[in-house]
Amino acid sequence: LSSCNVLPQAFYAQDTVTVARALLGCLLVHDSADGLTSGRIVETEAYLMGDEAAHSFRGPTARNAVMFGPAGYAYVYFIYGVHYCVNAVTQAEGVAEAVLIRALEPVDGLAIMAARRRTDTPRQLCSGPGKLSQALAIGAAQNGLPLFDGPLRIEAAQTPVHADDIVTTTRIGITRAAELPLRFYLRDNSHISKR
DNA sequence: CGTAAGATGAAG
DNA sequence: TTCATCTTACGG
Repeated sequence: LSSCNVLPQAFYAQDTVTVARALLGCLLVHDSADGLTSGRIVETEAYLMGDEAAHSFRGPTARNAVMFGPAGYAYVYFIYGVHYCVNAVTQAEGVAEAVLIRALEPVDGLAIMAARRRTDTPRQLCSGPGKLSQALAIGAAQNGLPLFDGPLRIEAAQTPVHADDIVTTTRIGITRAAELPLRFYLRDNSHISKR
């Protein structure tokens, strides 16, 4: 049964860079009314306390409230008037850090994803934070959902990812704290987002 | 209130 | 390179 592979809440309550790296290879699943879609996480970014690029940098607001809560919940936000992006909240309650899930390698429900994304090209389905949210139907209704239980969840990697296969770079699309090495992706994977 | 910028994507 | 599209956050 796949649900016995779900990562426990305690997994998220640790160092955010550790979680960002450990999420690579894991499966993001959304069991929605339209059917089940999932993909292997191949790219992540860490957003930390004291990090000017983090939504939590200027303190709690209505939008970023989930980031200040306990670990293991989905922080979903709307950006550029068009797209949603999904994060996993990490660390202890009050420590507003999170991991942005930036790209997936599609695994289950490719036909559903193709219909939602209006393209059949596998590489176009989940190769970016806005794309994968659309492909898995993750939106405002999913903000605050637990990732360790329920329809939106993350399951452990089928095969372990070796540290040598993780590439570290600077984050994409930010202007402040742009020099920090907080983006992680699986080497040579064809589903990575582009700059 | 007014408004500028934003953890993006697609088209030209 | 430009634009779609709109919420949030911050200043007046």
